[in-house]
Amino acid sequence: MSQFIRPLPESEAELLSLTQDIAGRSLSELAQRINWVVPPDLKHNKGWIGQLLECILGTTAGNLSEPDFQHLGIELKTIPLSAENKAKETTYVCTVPLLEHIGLQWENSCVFKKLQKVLWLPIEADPTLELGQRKVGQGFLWSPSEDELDILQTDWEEFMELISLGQVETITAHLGEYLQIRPKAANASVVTTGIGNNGLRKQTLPRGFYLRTLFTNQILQSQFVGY
DNA sequence: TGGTGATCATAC
DNA sequence: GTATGATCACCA
Repeated sequence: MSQFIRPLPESEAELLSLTQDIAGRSLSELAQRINWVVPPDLKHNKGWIGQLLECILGTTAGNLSEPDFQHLGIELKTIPLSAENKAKETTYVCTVPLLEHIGLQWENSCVFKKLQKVLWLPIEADPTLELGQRKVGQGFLWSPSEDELDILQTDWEEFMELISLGQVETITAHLGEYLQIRPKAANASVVTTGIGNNGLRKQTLPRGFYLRTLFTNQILQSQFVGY
């Protein structure tokens, strides 16, 4: 094969064309293009698939807090599919602001910004399939509908209210219709500064916003309805 | 058995 | 510690 040249899609159409090109290809085939070794499993390489596809499609944001395709305002998200073609895992969105969020409006939130335009890339994740044999599915661009935005906003405002009242510790992953808040850290001993129940600063576990599989499955179904 | 809480890798 | 990328693993 010829040398792999990292693409830098300049338009949405170009990105969609690249997405079309990788649909149906296996992870080992894509890894080979850029001389990456397929790990035996994801246990110690949880972000491997996401990073592989970022490199294959030519994202530019690195670990900046910006959309993966900065100039296109598009965020890339892989989504692991079970054997029944349903989302296996929740989707991480961004870190929950626990302190510097006073007066923050929904429209200025990281959740709202991240979800403006997403390139969803379904990936086979049936555990009986060897990692390298798993195939990339049909990627598609998505933006939340008005109804979806309403529910996301309601969830977000409920969470931020609790946080500003110093109730972070009472938030469990059971709360929220589309969004949920769960720990987002290397381990349970990591701390960041938040607001305690006395209104004073308090060290607490960093948390992240995640999209429930209920919601991502809804997105998948609306995309592939009648397909 | 699936969802919640916990965890893994890496760059800076 | 923060950010990026997520999946693991246990228990209700």
